[in-house]
Amino acid sequence: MRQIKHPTIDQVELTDIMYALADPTRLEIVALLAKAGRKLTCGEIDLNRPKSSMSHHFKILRSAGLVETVIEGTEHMNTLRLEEIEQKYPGILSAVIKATANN
Amino acid sequence: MRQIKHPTIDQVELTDIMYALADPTRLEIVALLAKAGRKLTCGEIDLNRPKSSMSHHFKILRSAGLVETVIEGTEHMNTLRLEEIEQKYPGILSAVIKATANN
DNA sequence: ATCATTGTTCGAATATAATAGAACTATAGA
DNA sequence: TCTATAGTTCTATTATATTCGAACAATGAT
Repeated sequence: MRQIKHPTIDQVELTDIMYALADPTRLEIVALLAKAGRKLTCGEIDLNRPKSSMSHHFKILRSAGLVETVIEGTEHMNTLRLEEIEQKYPGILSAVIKATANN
Repeated sequence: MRQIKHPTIDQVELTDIMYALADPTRLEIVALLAKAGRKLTCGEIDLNRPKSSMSHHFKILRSAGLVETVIEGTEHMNTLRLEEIEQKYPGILSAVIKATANN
């Protein structure tokens, strides 16, 4: 059961996080993951875009260190790496999530 | 004495802020402005890049609503719009500044 | 008036990113 | 084994950003 590679938290750069969150689609993915508070499959995050586009955005979220994806069967379960990011960059991600909630 | 136009705070979009902060040069400008805690001219923010490049980055910071530029004589005085941004998006900018300070 | 200073704007080159269809991979189930 | 499902990867297209030299504009000083 091959798993996807993620950056370790010390490899996560602030500008990568900012970049990942600068796209409306990705910001929405992050908001949905935060709101759900549980593992979500890519399919559950339906933003009306083709699979390949969504996959692209997930890849960027992963490489920025924001999202962790674990393969379970045919599904890819995604979670926010909230605690880790908060530890390294306190307040940023939680504030962004709060900002997206008020919409 | 013509002044530069800025977005009003209600026109400031979260993704614009994220986008503006995703560039290392711009992040550094923001960090320097925050550290200085006073109006800085573009010239005082010397990041070893040509004027036109810096001007480009300032333009994006302005249009994102992060920086306010007031013309005084031949100089353009820049400040962070920290209080306004904090009011609209609490915690984000201050957390980013804190993150840049630990480097 | 001329000149120096500060920064913007223009323009063109280069680089990076977004989008999405099609082919592919991996697993699960019949 | 064949088929369906979930996502990824490949590839090409199009759109957006970055960079920076050169020309320009506005002010202040001589």
